[in-house]
Amino acid sequence: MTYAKSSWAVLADPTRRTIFERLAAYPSAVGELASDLPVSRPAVSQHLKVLKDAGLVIDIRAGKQRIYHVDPDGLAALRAELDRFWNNTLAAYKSVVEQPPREIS
Amino acid sequence: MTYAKSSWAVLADPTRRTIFERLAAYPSAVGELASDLPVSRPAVSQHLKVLKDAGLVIDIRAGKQRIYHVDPDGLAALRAELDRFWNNTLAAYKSVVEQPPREIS
DNA sequence: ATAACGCGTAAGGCTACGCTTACGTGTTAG
DNA sequence: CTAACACGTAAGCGTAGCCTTACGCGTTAT
Repeated sequence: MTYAKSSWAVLADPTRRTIFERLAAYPSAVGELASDLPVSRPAVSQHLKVLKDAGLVIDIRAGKQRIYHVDPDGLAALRAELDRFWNNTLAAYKSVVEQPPREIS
Repeated sequence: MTYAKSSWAVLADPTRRTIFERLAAYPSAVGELASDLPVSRPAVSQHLKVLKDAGLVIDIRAGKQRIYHVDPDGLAALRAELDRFWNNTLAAYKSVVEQPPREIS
């Protein structure tokens, strides 16, 4: 069993990454997402399952539909993970990576 | 043909990510890396090839050895890619992701 | 020249992954 | 009650990914 894959692995797939970015923009139903993607609806469902297992999204029933939202906690965890990686990577690299991180909110 | 895979895909593999973080800490030869990892030396070579193709590392011959370094340009590009993703994702998400980004250097 | 070292690469195997089609379930509409 | 809708999930397939072993090439040492 694939137990708890890393954020990197979850977002490695382009389709899944697109879905996630889109959900961040505005919550959507499955079919709605699928209609704008080059894959079938079940494929989208499967991607959503991976994202959900990773704690990145939440689903809320709305009648027949199922609206998927980005999970704020998961988003924060992702941020923490990226920060950790970035800090570790740049630990001994006080060099010319100018770009100061942008403001968040 | 695997043409130009994303930074996410490149860093999705744990072993490869470890190698990259370690090279950021200090440049190393292939065998040196392999001796600290649970995989064979050829496996490390293959990971390094992926990292090199992604522009994340550079190799410099030093006698019999081949020292791998992190490519500063690639590092900056990675930073840009992560920033882009993060900005896109948080575009319509001015919410409670408190954690202000840490300082870099 | 010969041997030993460090490495890249080819070949093959195994598993994980992403996709499709088919089907089952819960919900709203008529 | 029945039909239609939106969705999840199982089953199966093809491919990509990561690993190993085997081999070949350039470099340094004897």
